[in-house]
Amino acid sequence: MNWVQVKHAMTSKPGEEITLKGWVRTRRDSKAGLSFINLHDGTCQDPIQVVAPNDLPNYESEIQKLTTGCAIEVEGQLVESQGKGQSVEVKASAIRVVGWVEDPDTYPASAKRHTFEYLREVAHLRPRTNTFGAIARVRHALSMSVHRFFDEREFYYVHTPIITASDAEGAGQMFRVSTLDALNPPKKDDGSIDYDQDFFGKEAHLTVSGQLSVETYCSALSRVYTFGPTFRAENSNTSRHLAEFWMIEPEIAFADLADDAQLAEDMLKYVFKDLLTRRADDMAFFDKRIQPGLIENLSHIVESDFLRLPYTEAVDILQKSGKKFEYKVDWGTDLQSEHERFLTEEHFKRPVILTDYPKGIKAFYMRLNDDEKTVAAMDVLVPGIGEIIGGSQREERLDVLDKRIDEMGLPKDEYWWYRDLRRYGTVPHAGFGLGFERLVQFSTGMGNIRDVIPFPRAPKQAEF
RNA sequence: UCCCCGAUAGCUCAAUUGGUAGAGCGAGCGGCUGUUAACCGCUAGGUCGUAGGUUCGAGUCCUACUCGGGGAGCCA
Repeated sequence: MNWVQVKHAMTSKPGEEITLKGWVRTRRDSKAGLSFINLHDGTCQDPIQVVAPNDLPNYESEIQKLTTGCAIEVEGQLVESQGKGQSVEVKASAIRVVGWVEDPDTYPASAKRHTFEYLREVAHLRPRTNTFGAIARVRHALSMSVHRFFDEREFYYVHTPIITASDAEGAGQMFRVSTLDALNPPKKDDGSIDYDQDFFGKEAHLTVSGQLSVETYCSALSRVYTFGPTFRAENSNTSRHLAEFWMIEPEIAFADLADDAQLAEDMLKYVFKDLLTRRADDMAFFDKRIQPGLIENLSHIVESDFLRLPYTEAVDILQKSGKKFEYKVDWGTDLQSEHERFLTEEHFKRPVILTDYPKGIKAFYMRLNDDEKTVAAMDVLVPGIGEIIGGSQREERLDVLDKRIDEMGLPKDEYWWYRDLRRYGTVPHAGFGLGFERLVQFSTGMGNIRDVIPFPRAPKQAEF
């Protein structure tokens, strides 16, 4: 690694002799006897300008044939730029072509504007564009920031399993994991497939949530989180859903819903603030090209308090709003996207944490409130995306938990180890799930979730 | 899964009431310029998503399918 990254070259002092390696973004020739090459290596938003004089030995044979996407190595001196648009540039003393673009006419990621839909079809080349380079860097920054946030608060990062033999995570359709011959599976006497003969000796699936697993570690290490891939086999075709996505799930012991909501608010503010300073270049790009006002919105969120609002009061506000909704608002039914968006985008114009939902529309593990009608659940709603976090205080009382499992007709024996946590030193605890891609979406202003993950998996979409 | 919209050159889009395809960008060549989404000229490039149907004739109308987009549901 005896060359300089573009981001470091950009901020170095003129006069230094440096070597750069990267890919050509554009080339412009000048009859003054030189060519301008914009070079990027993915380390920052802006490419660096390389000036290639025509006395280089390969000027006509190679340099004038460079097109977008070619990989080159440049030796030269960092100098103050004579032109406008950049403060420094590299006056090349040698340019070596590392890799040509074999047919520039059909190069799929040429230096022009492409639609995001098209770039999704060339997902192996789209990170070379300024938008997807920026997304990759922001994803990294947010990931590190999440880990930093929890580490600073002495949370332990727990690696929960990807494959689960429990069919009881209860958060949606699961992908089956099996080594049985799909064309000729072993059968039982009643004709059903005999999973006793499968790899794990029972049915297995890809996880839809690390929550139940991470609760076990919470009941021992007090403050934990998991951050890993999750899978939902739902036939969801929206700009907010993926079949494979990454989820951040903290779990805190000796805590209630208010503690949980505070943690969620603190975390979001922390990562937004971190992002605005660490990736100022990329955020300026998103603010200018993707969503004007983005930086101001995020800065505002960092400064403002998130509103806490019980579901029952939200229903009241919606019913009295005078706003025409496609779906009627009724206590006891879940709020529709239009309702959530009205609250966070129009009525309060800031993030809203809705709490205490009717028990009938929420999961079995959420703690029953004293009114016995609602549970200690919360959704964090943000403008533009809607629900970004879902969480709850967990039911720590075994008798109440059992009653809820029965009420919902769930298989109690499947939860034996989960129920054990309530039998052996149970404590009030709470946690939430944050969809990482939704966080990236919100942070960048990107409209479609398939554009904020390197290789999106969705119904009928698993190329690459 | 449901509703609506779309699919034409490498990319982004045109094509009047059905009369057998055009532009811009990109690419190639040339010109011009310390250029920077450069600019100017010329050239090449298309069995109009797939399969049927209506018609003398279909990019255009009809049906099915595939894929893409927006919205809804499910949720993160």
